[in-house]
Amino acid sequence: MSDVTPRPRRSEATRAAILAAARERFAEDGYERATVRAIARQAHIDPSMVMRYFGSKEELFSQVIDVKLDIPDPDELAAEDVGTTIVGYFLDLWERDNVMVTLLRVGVTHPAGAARMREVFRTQVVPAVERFGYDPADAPRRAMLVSSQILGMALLRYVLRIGPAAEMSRADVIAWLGPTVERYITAPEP
Amino acid sequence: MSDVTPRPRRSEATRAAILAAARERFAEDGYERATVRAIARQAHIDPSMVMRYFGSKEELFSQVIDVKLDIPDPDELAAEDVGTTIVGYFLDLWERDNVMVTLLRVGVTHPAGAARMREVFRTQVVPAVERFGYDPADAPRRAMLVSSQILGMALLRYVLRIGPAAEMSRADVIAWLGPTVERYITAPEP
DNA sequence: TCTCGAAGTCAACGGTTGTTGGCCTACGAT
DNA sequence: ATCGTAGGCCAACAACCGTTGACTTCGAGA
Repeated sequence: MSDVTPRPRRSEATRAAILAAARERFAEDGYERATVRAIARQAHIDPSMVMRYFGSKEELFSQVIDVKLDIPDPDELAAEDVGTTIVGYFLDLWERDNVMVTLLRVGVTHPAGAARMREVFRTQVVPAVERFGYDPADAPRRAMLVSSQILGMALLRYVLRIGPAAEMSRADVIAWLGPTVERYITAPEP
Repeated sequence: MSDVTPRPRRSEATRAAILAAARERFAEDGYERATVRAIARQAHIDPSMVMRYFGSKEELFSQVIDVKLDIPDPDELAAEDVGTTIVGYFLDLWERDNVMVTLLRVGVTHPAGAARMREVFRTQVVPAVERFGYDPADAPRRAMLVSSQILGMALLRYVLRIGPAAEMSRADVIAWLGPTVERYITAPEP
């Protein structure tokens, strides 16, 4: 029976509630301490519902960290603003929701999280840097250098929340990191 | 075997064995997955011995991450080599043993680890940057900028072990990151 | 109105965790 | 040779974990 009119599917509401609760718990506590029971309690449902909707904790997690970076293309920005634009874009990405925090927090301790981080780097960051075309053959190394600066700042600012990192204004972060990122992308071999 | 020492104190051996095993398990698996049983198994002793010697898992961990950075003073290095010297020093620090890997891996997911990271930053990194004296009042911000670049590289290279980061030669890392760190320490406000 | 399947609840399973206390054993001092 | 004691092992505890299956509730189509 292929009925075009969708069933009431009132389950969609609770499914979304579970996902939202899982996102917050994974982001805040990491994989191990974000228990199925804690996620269920926050979503106001029974722990068994989590299994019913997502099969297992591992599968639920893999849906939580499904991330699309959507790094802007070089032709969408002025050539002299490469660094500052990239830094500003990533600040937005980290502040929009807690997916990146989750990815970093879990990626450091859980094998599946680490694998996902490597995959994101290989399939999204490296190709984005390649598109800039300053030195395509060396894109992996330049992508890694950019990632190291961005991830390091995000670690201090959004995960560890160390004073000076959390309090620094957005404009100052961009002003300091922009030239660094620009050099990593555009400078010839040092 | 002629024991000249007054007390055999044969417990010192197993105490050291427990500490060594704990260092490796915490560094590799993080706080939650480094179970007391796994540590005991690797040290070839009974899990109850861990409690006898260290009281609790939490206390054992706090002894594992007792870290002294010993950042070199500015008068020990040429003024024009500030950046490259600092980067080289930290590469050694991260490769000497796994204490820094442990601190980062646990600091991201466990509250006690995060607190220790903040403490190390405040009591060791900031004063070290202050000693350089380029802009003492702004030392916390400059220390944070340097830390972001060092920690980001260490994260990719020693924790996540992402290809291009792990394969890059020591000389290349220093050549790329050195100027960045130098600018964060010595440059006037951007 | 009756029926039926989906949505949700409840209690329990087996396994693992940190932690504890009782027991055994070996050895230095007497 | 004996004794006291510290080092080490064993078994068990309560708590918590992810996961499962049976039971109840409820709304929509006949």
